Amino acid sequence: MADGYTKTVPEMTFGNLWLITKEECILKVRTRFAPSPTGFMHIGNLRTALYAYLFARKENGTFILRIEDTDRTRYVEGATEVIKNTLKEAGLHWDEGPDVGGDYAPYVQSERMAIYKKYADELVNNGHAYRCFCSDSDKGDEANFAEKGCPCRDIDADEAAKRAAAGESYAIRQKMPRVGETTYHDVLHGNITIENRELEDQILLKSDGMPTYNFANVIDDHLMDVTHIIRGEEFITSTPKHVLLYDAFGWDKPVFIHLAPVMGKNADGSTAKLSKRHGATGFSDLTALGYLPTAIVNYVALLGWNPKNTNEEIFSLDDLTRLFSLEGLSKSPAVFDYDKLGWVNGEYFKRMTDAEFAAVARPFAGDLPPNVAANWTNLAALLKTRLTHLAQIPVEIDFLLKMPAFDAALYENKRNKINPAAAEEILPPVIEVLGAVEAEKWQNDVLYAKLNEHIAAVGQKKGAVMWAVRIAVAGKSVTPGGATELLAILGKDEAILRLRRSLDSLKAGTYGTA
RNA sequence: GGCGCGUUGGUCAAGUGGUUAAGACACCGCCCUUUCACGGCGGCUACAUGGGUUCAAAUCCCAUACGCGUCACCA
Repeated sequence: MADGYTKTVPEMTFGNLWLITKEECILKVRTRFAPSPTGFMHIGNLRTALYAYLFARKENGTFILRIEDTDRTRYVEGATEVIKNTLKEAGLHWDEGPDVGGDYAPYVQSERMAIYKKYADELVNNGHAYRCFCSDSDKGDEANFAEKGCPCRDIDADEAAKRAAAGESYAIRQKMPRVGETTYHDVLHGNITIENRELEDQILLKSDGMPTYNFANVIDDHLMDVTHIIRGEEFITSTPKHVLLYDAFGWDKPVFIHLAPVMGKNADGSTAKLSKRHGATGFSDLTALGYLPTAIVNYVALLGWNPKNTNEEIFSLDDLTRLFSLEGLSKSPAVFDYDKLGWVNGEYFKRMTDAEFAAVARPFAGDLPPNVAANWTNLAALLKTRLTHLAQIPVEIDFLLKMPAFDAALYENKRNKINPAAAEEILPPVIEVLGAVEAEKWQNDVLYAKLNEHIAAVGQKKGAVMWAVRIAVAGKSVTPGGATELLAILGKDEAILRLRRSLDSLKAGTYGTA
């Protein structure tokens, strides 16, 4: 046990209430995120990591990253990098783990083989585990095997040792008690009890020498002095096995916190654990669509957790750290909602300066013609309040890159009392007025003022003129920005050209300028 | 199937025996307005069901239903 650290006593917690003892006052919280490197950072995993991170930070504790790569058959090249990069992008910096090291290194399980072997042997020696020489064919009927248990459990210890010494391949199984029950306490779910006979003699050490998750996580969590295990609910029923292991070694148990899963909504309205078929579910999928890491973290934090005493929903990582508490965790599943994510993301856009937004949005706009590129910051400012994610930009601005063909019916608008015929009257003088504006003064405020002057002079309806101009120049009914804003973005030459062509089409009755 | 966990509006959720059952997203309407959006105002919709306990239950207990998880030499 490391210095300055005292174990918690899970038995002394009731519900979500903690009885604080003197020892606990000096408890140094240590949490870990222990992903398996699959090459993909699922949003549910990110949330688990986030909660573990927040809790550690909130308690001035330590956040550990541990890579659980004990399944060789699942090894994916570069997968660890994906995990590390995601954590970095999300701002979840780990105090101990790969790259940064720490007093409990190594933090990659495949580098800790000797450790698991040693502890597995200890268990074999004290009778809490045994060698299993079964091959797949020996297991015969799976159901029967599961019911009767592994026959190796009854092999004489000396004989088993001899067979092992003779070079026979074996795995090590945990010897479960066949009677009684095992109870542990979960912060969210209270006491959870499982009959011991429900527990099978699980493999601790595979025949390739690698530990299974159920063994390695116990050994490592103990050796690394992890105080709070925050992980998914799928481990709720296997935790009694872990508890039995802690007991077999005579170790104190950490505090368990099992999180409800993140769900996705199916086409038929039902829900299922969030997976690829629900769309973008990986952190990188989301960022590729133009959701900001800060917004993703913000939204994901709220999926299964809620701060006390506030209705605010936009939180920075620092805010979350300050507000986080285990009591705010929800024990029921939460459905991932793209609408809400989009709203949160949009809130972040709105809080950025125009320049900041223009910078992050630029890569999503693709190649821009010179006239539009020159006005990018202004265009971005128009886009800022209209997006839920950056990938929407191309369709939002497509008409600026290429004037679309459009139907004259677009000039039709009842509220503004405008129709194609009226547009044909309105446009000519407008083109003249705009043509007189010097290129250097071709800016929104100037154009707006000029147009207003003209409107006042001829006594037309402002909405009608603006509508006609906007349609003539955009060829689209819904645009980011109004008439003069679009004129400004297009630049004088292109704007005038478009107005003329649209007017010509109107006159010719051909409508539209392809 | 056994065991376990869960269940407040379409979604996220507040709520810890006595409330007109918050708030947010989405949706709808109105206002603002050079379109859309932003912003402002308003509306819609919820305690899974059935039994208890209690003067009083979304809150406590028990069933039922439904959902999810787990029963691997995967994590």
